[in-house]
Amino acid sequence: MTPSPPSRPCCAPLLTDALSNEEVSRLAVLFRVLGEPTRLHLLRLIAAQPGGEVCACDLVEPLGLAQPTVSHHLKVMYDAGLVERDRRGTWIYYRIVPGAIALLRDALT
Amino acid sequence: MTPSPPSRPCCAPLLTDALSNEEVSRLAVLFRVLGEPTRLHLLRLIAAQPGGEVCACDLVEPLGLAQPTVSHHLKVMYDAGLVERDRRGTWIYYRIVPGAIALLRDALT
DNA sequence: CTCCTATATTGACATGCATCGATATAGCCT
DNA sequence: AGGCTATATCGATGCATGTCAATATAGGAG
Repeated sequence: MTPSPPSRPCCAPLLTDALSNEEVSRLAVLFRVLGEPTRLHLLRLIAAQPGGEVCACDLVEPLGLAQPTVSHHLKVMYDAGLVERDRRGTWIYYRIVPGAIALLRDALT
Repeated sequence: MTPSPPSRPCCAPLLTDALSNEEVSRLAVLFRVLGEPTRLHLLRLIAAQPGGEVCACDLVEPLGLAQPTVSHHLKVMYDAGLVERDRRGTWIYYRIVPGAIALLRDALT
């Protein structure tokens, strides 16, 4: 998997530079992931942890949703490259990918 | 209804501190507006104009979509407070609302 | 090996939404 | 008035997606 364009890491500023259709699509995917209140809550819960990571088991109850639903949203965020996971025994810990948020923020410059 | 459940105080840097459910929903609405490639293209087209505004008639052809489709997306962006419009005779000019993008960028800090 | 817990996946359902053609509205011009 | 252009709205259609119960998978503990 080497979809990275040679020119830039991901995306240049959205409103100023010339972006390829793939860059626009990639940005849209990331923004759409954030375009769900449930996933925004998830992101905030993960970011809120002191160590920057949180066990998936601690995400179900605060959201008030079924476990498969939470798992689904975590997968969406994982597939989008927004979070990374780390299995430690029975539990799986999620972290926000460093720079993923900054990438979006830079696109809005 | 008490909005904020401060069970997990958590770190504030990523998506700001304690947000009410309404604030999270509002952010999600804005992100979802950007979560469509067509609307991202529209935003870039509007931002690319020298005067910062563009006639709606100049947005249909570059997108390659039907006129009602473009009008629909412009309405979505307008309802979300992302763009403002200004009728000038037969034509309607769209501008990006000042600070709308910055608001989202600040939310990602 | 057998339970138990944690997480993911599947299948189904309902809702949301992007898109279009057809039509309506609005404003200019002659 | 009538005709023309620009834009919005309506109605329909097909696809994407959020949600859940049920089930599968994975790993630890006894």
